[in-house]
Amino acid sequence: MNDVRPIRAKSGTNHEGTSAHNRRVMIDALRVNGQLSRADLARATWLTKQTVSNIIEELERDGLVCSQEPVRKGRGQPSTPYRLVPEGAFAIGLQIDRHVTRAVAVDLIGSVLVRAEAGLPPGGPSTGTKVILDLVADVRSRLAGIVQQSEKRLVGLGAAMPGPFGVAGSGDDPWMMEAWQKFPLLDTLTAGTGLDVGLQNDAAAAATAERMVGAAHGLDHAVCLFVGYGIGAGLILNGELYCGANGNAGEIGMALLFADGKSTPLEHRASLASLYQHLSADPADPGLHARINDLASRGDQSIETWVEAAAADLRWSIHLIETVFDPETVILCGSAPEALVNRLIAAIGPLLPSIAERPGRMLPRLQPGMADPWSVAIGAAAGPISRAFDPRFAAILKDFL
Amino acid sequence: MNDVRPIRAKSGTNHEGTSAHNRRVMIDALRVNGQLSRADLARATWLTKQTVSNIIEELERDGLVCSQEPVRKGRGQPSTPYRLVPEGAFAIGLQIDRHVTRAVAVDLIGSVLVRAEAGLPPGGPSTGTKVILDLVADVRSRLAGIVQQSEKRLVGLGAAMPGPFGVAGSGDDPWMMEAWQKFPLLDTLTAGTGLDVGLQNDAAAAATAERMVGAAHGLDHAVCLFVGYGIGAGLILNGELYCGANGNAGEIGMALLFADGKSTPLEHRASLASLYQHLSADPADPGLHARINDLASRGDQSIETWVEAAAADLRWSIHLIETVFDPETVILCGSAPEALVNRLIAAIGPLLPSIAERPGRMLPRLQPGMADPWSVAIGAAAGPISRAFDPRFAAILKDFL
DNA sequence: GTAATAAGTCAAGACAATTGACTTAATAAG
DNA sequence: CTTATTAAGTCAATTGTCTTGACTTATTAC
Repeated sequence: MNDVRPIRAKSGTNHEGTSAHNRRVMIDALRVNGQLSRADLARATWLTKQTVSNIIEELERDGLVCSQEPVRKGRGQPSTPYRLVPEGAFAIGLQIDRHVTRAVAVDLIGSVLVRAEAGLPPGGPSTGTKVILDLVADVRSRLAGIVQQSEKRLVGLGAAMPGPFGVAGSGDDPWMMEAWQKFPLLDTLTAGTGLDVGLQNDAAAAATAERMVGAAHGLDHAVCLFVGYGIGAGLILNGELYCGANGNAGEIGMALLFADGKSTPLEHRASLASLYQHLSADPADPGLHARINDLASRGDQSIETWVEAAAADLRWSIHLIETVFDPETVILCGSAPEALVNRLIAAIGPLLPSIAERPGRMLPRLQPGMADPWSVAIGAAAGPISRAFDPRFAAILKDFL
Repeated sequence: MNDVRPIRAKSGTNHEGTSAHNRRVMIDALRVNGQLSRADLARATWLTKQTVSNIIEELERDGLVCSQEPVRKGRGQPSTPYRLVPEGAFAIGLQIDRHVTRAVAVDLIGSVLVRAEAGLPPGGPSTGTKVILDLVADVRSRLAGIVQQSEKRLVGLGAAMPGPFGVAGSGDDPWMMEAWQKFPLLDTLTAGTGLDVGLQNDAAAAATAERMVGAAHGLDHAVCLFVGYGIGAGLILNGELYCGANGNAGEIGMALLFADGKSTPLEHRASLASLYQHLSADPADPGLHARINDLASRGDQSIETWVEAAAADLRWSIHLIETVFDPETVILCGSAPEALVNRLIAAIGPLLPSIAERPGRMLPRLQPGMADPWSVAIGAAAGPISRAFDPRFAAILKDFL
């Protein structure tokens, strides 16, 4: 008699959802356009002048926006432009990588205020958790020393680490990433910091960073091909990060390529891991990054061999991404040394023909992303900020949070 | 002095957006769950009983929902379940294929009420437009003869044809599809029918159909791998059809495969077009569909050869889809004869290992979709219905329509 | 100097969800 | 059989947020 099957339905919304959405739309418009007057905002958002005025007033009270000097532009009363206040909100970003962890404090417009780094001891979560929590606490206290009311304006902690999540592991894992992937990191960080914690994979974090301050700024459809120790794609679809049903969308490094009669994951052919193997280098070596940068800029032959092979695979990956996602642009980013990235981009071109070749294109098909080893940590921090301030469907719903 | 760069911003929302969203949420909940009482709806949507009552009353007045017999379930006043009224809304779906065009009239729950088919004469749009408009007019008048107020309840016309759109063509195109793809079909259909017209590629239409009445019913993350004359993927992401920046997302048939030292699009290896070529058959032959079905069910050797090769490519495609989209399930659909689809599905298994292999999976990784040659036309009709009644971010915004 | 134009405010109004008390109708318990 | 309990659903008043239209202010064009 009683129905066991649970009812599946989407959440409704109400006035608060409306208001929250409109606030986010204002913030987004200011982020993308730099500065706008109330009248500009009203025209751009289809809201009335009065509504915009009310919301801007509220945002100003909350310390998220501030006015600039009025500007005269032709007839009529001069307009007062508004812009985002960087110190209106902060977030902490945390990158957990194989042998290192990094934490940053980032403000509303994506500027990095504090950086901290620590080596991750072998042993995975059992020994690493303390290192991480200490690092976060360090960043947090240093932030408090730099800006006013940092704790009150801290919207959350974003963590980023290599994916995939929740999948049966492969077994060969010298860096304990599998242990980290299975570890209840979210709960541990929430309990250890008292903050609102989010988790994404490193490619997604890189994409979030590119959208906030990089090449994907203001774009609604962009894919970041992330070449790091592994390979992944961070997907910006319809203006939001897309994570798939289980948070693993974009794990393109696990795509199998068939060549010479055997199948190999892309990740084993074109990632930094494959380069390290090619060079018989130790990934834990702290000087490796600089050495590879040096070799790449000198056009070293052993690097070149790898670059040629990797570029072919990446060229194909970009073609595939264009074909299945139809983005406005593809952004090549990662934790590789800058000289290597430049060599790779040069070697990748010309791109394979694809549906991205269309008349009237405005953006390049392929663009370089941030060449900053900290970009994943920055993107991790951008996660909570985006969640708190960007317009998104989920944020209008009553079941949001 | 004057700013040439246009202001980019997302649209705000207001009460109407809220109300429209909540109406859509109700309809969606009833579609997914079959029937629900007002109290059920209130719990599932996080809205109050009163709000749900008001909206349901309005939907009932509009003829979109109706009440069922009250049911007693334990203590308390019996609940009155509501369900969707199929004849509450209709849409016309139009499939434009290489040598045939089909039109259907579909109701709110996806039932087909009228079907019509016509051959497309050679010559592309210049001669085909009249055939198509006549076909639509025929379906429309027959619909008017079957149900009351069909014109008033007609929400739009959806068209589906092979993609991609807006891309420089390949040249070798015996079926004039390139001419169709460049033709201003939307304007022509709007002018010729006076209806609200939408356009999508055939894979997207198939996915829309699967979501309304097929294997993707109620799923928010599903990919339909469509094997027809070409190959494409219809993407259901976050509960909505994803089209990409230019409406070409999912055109996986154009993905290049590298084998034997040369690159070939997937479409040239595993589509029906490749089968026709393999069999030296004429695609315009009206008896071909039945003949292939017959051959496939008898295990004919020439078919088997193709099936084995195609299955290998499709197995890889499914693996790739799982890897980049992380869907809840992949649905294999298309316009292939049923016996061939069954042979293909059998030959595809077992699937390649991927991130889709996770503990606690509920749905099969691969499911067969509708084996109906009309499914693309049905999906085309499902487009306008989805646009009018499904919850979606765009529908709350002031710039919707 | 005056008209035109544009930014922005004020106060009243409209719309849609919320709230809390109430009614209705069933089962469970004594 | 009577009464308490539970759940569905309604009523009327309230609240929150956007909209409307008139108004004020500040500037340029003629």
